[in-house]
Amino acid sequence: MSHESPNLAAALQKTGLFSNLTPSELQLLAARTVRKLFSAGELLFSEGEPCTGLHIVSRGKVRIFKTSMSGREQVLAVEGPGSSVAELPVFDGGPYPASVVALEDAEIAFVSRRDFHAYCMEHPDVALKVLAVVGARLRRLVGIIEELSFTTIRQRLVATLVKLAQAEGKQTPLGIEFRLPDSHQEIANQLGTVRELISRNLMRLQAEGLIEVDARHIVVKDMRGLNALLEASS
Amino acid sequence: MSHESPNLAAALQKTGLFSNLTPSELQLLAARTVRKLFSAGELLFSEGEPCTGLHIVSRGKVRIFKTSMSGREQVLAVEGPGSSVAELPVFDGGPYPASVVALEDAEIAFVSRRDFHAYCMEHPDVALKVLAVVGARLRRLVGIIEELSFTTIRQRLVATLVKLAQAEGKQTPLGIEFRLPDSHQEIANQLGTVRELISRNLMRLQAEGLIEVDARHIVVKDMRGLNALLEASS
DNA sequence: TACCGGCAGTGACTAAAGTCGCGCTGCTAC
DNA sequence: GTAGCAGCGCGACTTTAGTCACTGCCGGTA
Repeated sequence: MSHESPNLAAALQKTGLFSNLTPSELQLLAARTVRKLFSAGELLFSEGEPCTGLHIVSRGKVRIFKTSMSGREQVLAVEGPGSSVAELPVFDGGPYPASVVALEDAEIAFVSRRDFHAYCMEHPDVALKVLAVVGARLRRLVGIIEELSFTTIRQRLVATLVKLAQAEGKQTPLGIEFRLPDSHQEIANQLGTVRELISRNLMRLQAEGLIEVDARHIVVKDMRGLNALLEASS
Repeated sequence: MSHESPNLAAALQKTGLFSNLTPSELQLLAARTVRKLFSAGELLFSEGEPCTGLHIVSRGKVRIFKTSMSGREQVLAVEGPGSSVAELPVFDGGPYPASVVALEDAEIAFVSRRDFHAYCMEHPDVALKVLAVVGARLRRLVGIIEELSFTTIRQRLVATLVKLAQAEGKQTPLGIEFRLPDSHQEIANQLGTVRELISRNLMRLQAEGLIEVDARHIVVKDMRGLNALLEASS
């Protein structure tokens, strides 16, 4: 699974964590990393396993999630190239708090706990960078908690539709058009619910004239109306 | 609000974050901290405000929470003496992600963002300690997400009863006895729900013969039965 | 072409969560 | 004392979430 690294240092530099290291420092770190390849659907590690080191996504996408006994999943984050995964358990010594799976074929740079630890002691600014990254992660988790505890599934769904429309929607005479990037099942996992509710709520929004649904193709007909749903009673 | 510090350095040492600093280092840090006093119910800061620095609880208890537009609250953590609050926004520069209020009269040691930042650059081991503390916090947040998304309120309530029974319950001929530490309203906030459901669920557990309720006095009559509820279908 | 597997829509139902309103208690301040 | 207030119990109801079972669509493949 591990490979020669044609340009591992360059890949590392793009990660944000290491963006302001000197080339020689990068080289040093690169020497300590192992490149791993995962195919779509393969687990990087599972919740509860002891933490062995830091993972950095250099290609592909991974999903961080928890699974319930009854088989439901709750997605905590989806990370793409340049993101690090499991920065935290590396430091507190505990097991991984969640599982991580490759969504597409992915390439991961791996640094062992011990090496990364040592590296942070020598480079306090890297430690601070890690803290900043972790800060962002914590904010996202708090955001998820807020959603789970204060909003309905309908509102969460509307929120993701609005986000998608803004991110990748195209303005047309009919409204803002875009395609759902994932299956209903996957969306349900991200919102912490089940497939059926996604289906039903989409249909309900259509019935109310706010959107138009055709399989994964969505047309937002009343953006104002959608946003109104987000304000109300949340 | 700020005071002379009879022994601020000693207080700092108890915080875990700074437990392995030398006395002179502590002295240096203590020189940079400000002591603040808050009375019960007073806000340390509110969600969304820019982050000014690190807060360390040296006496009393504080509650970290989010508020919804409709007035509901979700407690993220309750911290006692020795805990730090807002370690994270200090580093990523963003605003506070949640509000913090003093539950009892409390004494807080405050270090400004800039000072703490500088201190971490000079003492990489402190930065790593911060990471470990933050790791624990992140685990708790993930735990909350897991609860919110996979369990019913009934199960969450049973879980807290079991925890309380183990922590401060007394074995008597009738069962394990203890007192609820908070009002129903506060318990509801911690579980992310409303007062009535706490009341109802307690009554229901009583009706099922698992516990005996008399105001805040609880007697667990069937611990085995309670634990069974936690296993099932979560 | 026929079959199969993944995905989506839907009806019927149950259970859980949340809302509203009211009444009771016990405490504390005046 | 008693007026006021916070905490709690509870009934009646609505809304939201989740479950189960089934149907249909489409694309790949034997």
